[in-house]
Amino acid sequence: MPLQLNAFLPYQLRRTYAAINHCLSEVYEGRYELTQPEWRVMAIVARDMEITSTDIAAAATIDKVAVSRAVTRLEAKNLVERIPNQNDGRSMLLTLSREGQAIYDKMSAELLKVEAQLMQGLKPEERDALLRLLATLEANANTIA
Amino acid sequence: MPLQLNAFLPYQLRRTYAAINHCLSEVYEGRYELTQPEWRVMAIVARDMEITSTDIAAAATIDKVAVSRAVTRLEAKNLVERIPNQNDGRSMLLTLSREGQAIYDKMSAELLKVEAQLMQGLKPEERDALLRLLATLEANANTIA
DNA sequence: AAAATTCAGTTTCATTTGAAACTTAATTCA
DNA sequence: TGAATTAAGTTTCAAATGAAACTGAATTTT
Repeated sequence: MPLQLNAFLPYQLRRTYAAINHCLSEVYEGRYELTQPEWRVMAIVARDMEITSTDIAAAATIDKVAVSRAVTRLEAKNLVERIPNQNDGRSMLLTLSREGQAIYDKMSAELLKVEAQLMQGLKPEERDALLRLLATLEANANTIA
Repeated sequence: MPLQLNAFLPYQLRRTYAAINHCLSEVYEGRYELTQPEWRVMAIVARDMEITSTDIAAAATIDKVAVSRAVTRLEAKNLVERIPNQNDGRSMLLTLSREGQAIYDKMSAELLKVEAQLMQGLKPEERDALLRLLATLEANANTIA
């Protein structure tokens, strides 16, 4: 059977990803003047305080060059701080600054509201199923590649 | 409640999208030497023969500049053809060439196999639910933004 | 119907991106 | 321990991207 684009999962996934990202970017870019890599790095640092750039890159699936540049800019804006890593002189441990934490708290509350709007009409079990199915696909993809 | 990154839908969506795209790109890029915009343009043209660049851009959510460049390259490779549009001298109608159709048929069969691997372990009703939920999110996103 | 406006698609140019080279530090091997 | 290798993060440079200007055609306005 030929490829039916409308029923082809990667096609729908991309459409949905693009649409959702557009909504989120109005917050992190429009209101907080952060690039996508900057916001993503902040989110990882907020979750895993004292993390290295390499681990951020792995967690956020961002190129290490992009992480390096995002961290440089975030530090220039005083949103993240670099602490020397006692265990490894090559890397630094990153944390949110006080200001960075405050901004992240405000911004993430807004992003959660957007998420809630996006999921309007979904039952809690549908929401759970969606996350679970996406995680399964990701796991499958990582075993293939 | 603060943002829990692991349960935050856009985070999971992006991870899944990145992982899936990586798998697909091994086919369209690795084996067929097409860029992502090129493969996406071909997919739309294969579905909607005699379509204009503007309509491709809308259907694939690609920037019109990217469509223009993809079409130029696809034409240079003799995969798509431009037919003058009788109704509108500004635009051209695009179709797959004979060779383009043949390559698309082969490539899309391979991409369908990858999709099947990605969805290993999903029941048919889970697969349907996933597509439906993604479409709902897309629709919600488009009403918000 | 002539002028003004809008639209399709391309080109230009400034910015973003990412692969490869580089720097410095840690680890492995001899 | 000293040389060779691997790893973290940055810099460089070439390619990809996208916003704005542009070209020529269609549509709208007067």
